[in-house]
Amino acid sequence: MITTDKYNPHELEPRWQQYWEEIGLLKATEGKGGKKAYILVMFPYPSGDLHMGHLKNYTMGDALARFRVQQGYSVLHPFGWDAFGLPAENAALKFGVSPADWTFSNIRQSKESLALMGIRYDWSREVTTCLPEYYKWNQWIFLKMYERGLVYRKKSLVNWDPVEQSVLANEQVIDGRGWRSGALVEKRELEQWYLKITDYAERLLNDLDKLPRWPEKVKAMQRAWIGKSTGAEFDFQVKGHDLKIRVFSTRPDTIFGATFMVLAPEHELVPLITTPEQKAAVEAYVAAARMKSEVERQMEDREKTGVFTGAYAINPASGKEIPIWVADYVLAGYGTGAIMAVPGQDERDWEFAEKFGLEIIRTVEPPAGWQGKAYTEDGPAINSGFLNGLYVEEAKKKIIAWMEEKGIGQGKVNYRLRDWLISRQRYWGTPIPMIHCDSCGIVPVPYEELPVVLPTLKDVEDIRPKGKSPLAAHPEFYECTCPRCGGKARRDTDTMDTFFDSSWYFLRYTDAQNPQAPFDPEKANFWMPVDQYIGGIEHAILHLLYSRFFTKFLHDLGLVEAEEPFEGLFTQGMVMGWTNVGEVEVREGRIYFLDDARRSKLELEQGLTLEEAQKSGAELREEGGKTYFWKPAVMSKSLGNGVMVGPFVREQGADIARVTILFAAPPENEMIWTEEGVQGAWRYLNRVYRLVAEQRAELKAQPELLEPARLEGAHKALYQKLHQTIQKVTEDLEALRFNTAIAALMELLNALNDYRKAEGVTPVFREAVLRYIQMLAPFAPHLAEELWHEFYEGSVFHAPWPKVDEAALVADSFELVVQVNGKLRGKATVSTQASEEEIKRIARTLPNVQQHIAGKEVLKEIYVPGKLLNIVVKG
RNA sequence: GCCGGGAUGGCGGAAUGGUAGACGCUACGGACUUAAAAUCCGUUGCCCGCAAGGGCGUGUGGGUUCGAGUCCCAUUCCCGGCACCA
Repeated sequence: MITTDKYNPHELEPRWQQYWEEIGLLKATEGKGGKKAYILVMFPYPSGDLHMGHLKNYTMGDALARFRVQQGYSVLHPFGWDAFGLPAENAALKFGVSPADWTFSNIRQSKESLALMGIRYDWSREVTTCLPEYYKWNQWIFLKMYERGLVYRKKSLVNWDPVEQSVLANEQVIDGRGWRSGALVEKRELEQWYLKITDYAERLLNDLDKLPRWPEKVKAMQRAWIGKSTGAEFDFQVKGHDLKIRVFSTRPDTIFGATFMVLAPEHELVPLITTPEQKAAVEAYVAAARMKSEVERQMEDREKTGVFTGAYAINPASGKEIPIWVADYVLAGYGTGAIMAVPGQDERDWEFAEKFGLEIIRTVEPPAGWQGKAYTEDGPAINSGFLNGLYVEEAKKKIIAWMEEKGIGQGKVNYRLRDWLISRQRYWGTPIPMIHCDSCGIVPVPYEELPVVLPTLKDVEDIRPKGKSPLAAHPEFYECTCPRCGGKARRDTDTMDTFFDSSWYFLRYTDAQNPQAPFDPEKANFWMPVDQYIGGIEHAILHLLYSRFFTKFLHDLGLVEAEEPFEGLFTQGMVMGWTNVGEVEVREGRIYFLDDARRSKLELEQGLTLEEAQKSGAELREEGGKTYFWKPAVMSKSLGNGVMVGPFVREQGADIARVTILFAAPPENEMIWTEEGVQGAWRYLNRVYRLVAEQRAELKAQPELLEPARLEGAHKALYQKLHQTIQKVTEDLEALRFNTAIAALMELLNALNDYRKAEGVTPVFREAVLRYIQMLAPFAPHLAEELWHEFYEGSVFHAPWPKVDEAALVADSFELVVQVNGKLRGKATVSTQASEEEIKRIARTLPNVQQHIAGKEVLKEIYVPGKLLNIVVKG
């Protein structure tokens, strides 16, 4: 009910939020027949009060979900919390509260912010990963994977984050630093739990082709991460030893040019083959390599280093003796950790050979006049015995057949993807459901004993990271009996990587409260796959790859039909806010920061020129006689540039915030939150409100529009504009183009205002206003609901989405564009019935057209019906 | 270096090979007001012109086409990812 002539969001918004609660809007039910829409936003780490940066993807998801409800779909739009993880532990240590209390208090606050924005979820399906009701099923899945041979324990060099005091997966190390802590990662040799994601490498790679609604960028990143390469694996005999060195190569065809071999420093044969004379040098080199962090190895200008072992291998193709070196440009973790070096065809090997004076033999003929060093392209084989003359592909086939015949090797596919290390030496995570028994070895916890509950640690000090699992200090947790022999045994005290939790939560939503199973396959099959997943690009590899892996595994278990979890993926751009970086001083055209602490934090260089500053989007603002450096930066708690939901909604309104976010820029681009943008949203919604409020008595007095076909003139034009807009808004919403959908609505609003001024309130006006309200609903649901209730009892979301009247799109006249030689020279309004001859005649009556064709020979005329006529003249 | 994406007014950005700049913001002018805010109306790519109109214009250089922001070739720059993976 419109209660005032003034648009008053904070009066009307709570009323409708309560109403939606009462009618159970967006409560998901598995419908029969009809279409389903599973709209999912990436669940967040519960961080407390939310700012507009957090809310962009939730607003997008909510608008899409509401649109699908209006279209009559069965809609699943759930929400939950990725609640395990480090920040809760850190907060616990900082404030002395338990991780659980801190987490649940944050969840409460976040929920309030979401409700204030009118973002609705089916909360009966809420998932919170730190609850035993959820993580029990993490453990269940882990055990199923163990049964299927996808879980194993391995001792190896792992990434150790000295700040987190825990190991990390390869995916979590970026540029040699922990993805969260930013600390330089160290190498430690530890025995840890791994998931065999590599078993799924081929499927994870191939099925990317089945995802047309994923951004190309994300697919490219995953392809690169999986890193498939095809070649061969084969042996080199070590001279004077009964030992073989196995190598992987994508270019087995170049084997005749293998003039030396290189082993990774960690390679197990290094100590066995090193000669006494070289022992000291090799040991020193290996020790030094072990000390170096990933970053150091990458940083050193890639200047090749290495040391000769003193040993020789026999090249099986040429029969030559070739020296075996140790060098850290060969990585222990890839392939076999050893290579045959072919300097003639490999740039890295060339560089190494040049530096250490090793022999270089070309085995592929470079093109005439080749000035370069290693030649890596295609060409005929030379110096290669029975391969001579063959081009690369042919030579590869032949040499692999030869290797297989001789029993020294075979064709082989390698992946860069490594198995997923999931053990973490942390407290706030899912306990790994394994038992170590002195007599039986490793024994899985029986299913009926799940969950292995994470104990509540009373003393905050107990969870402080100490380099080993906090649970290892708690006998009441780890002491147990072996399920197999009944003897004394010890629980595994590590917890799971939290990415395990988020790898299947979207399946739990389909049946969130099931106490018997992770989910009911029937329910999962109704909702899966997710039709639209919305989240940040930062998860392009980690979360999205792991989720695909889990879905395939659960598919293989027969629990879900879908083999891919996310049919459509949308990566939204970030929300930026204007940020005061600090006080500056301008001297001689350069900007100097006065506050060094703040400067280093944002890594802004001193002595920036004004042009540089401007180019980077920064601004200098004067305030109280001082100059400050402002620039847009990603909204975040630490920068203090976040526009907080609570205060904003109380002062301005939720619908205004929603329209500001959705209209400011295409959703995949970053947007800058500005006061001007908010003003624009306010003005727009206010104009919509007044359009209805000021005319409400007259609008209600209008009869329903019954015969659109009989409309003429301005009435017909408005009706046509309405249906063009319905078409545009519908298409744009399907494709998540919220900005252009809103622009189309603004256009229609302008048309409505113009029409009313000229024609007054009429049945077609009433019709257009009602459809308008419906189309506004996904974006500004509170206002739309308010206006709708002026006319109807039920919710606007339960009224069927407006349908395009195709007949209305057919106009009876159009604006003919007349070009001469492709240049616009005139326009005329003509009937759609007009014949081509008539059109050509009318075009020639336009004075400006006459002027440009006068006295010239017409070569041809291009006529595009309903659009344009291009008269081509000579000269 | 390789891969992905991009370059359009003062700004965010629109444009199935067919009127470039929709929509919004900013700025300017006007109305209302004692005044301001809010609101409403108008102008707003650049150049020439009193005007009618004309010329130029989508990073740059070519090409295809009656017609190119859009397609093709080359090139520059920007953003993002990967980077000794044999």
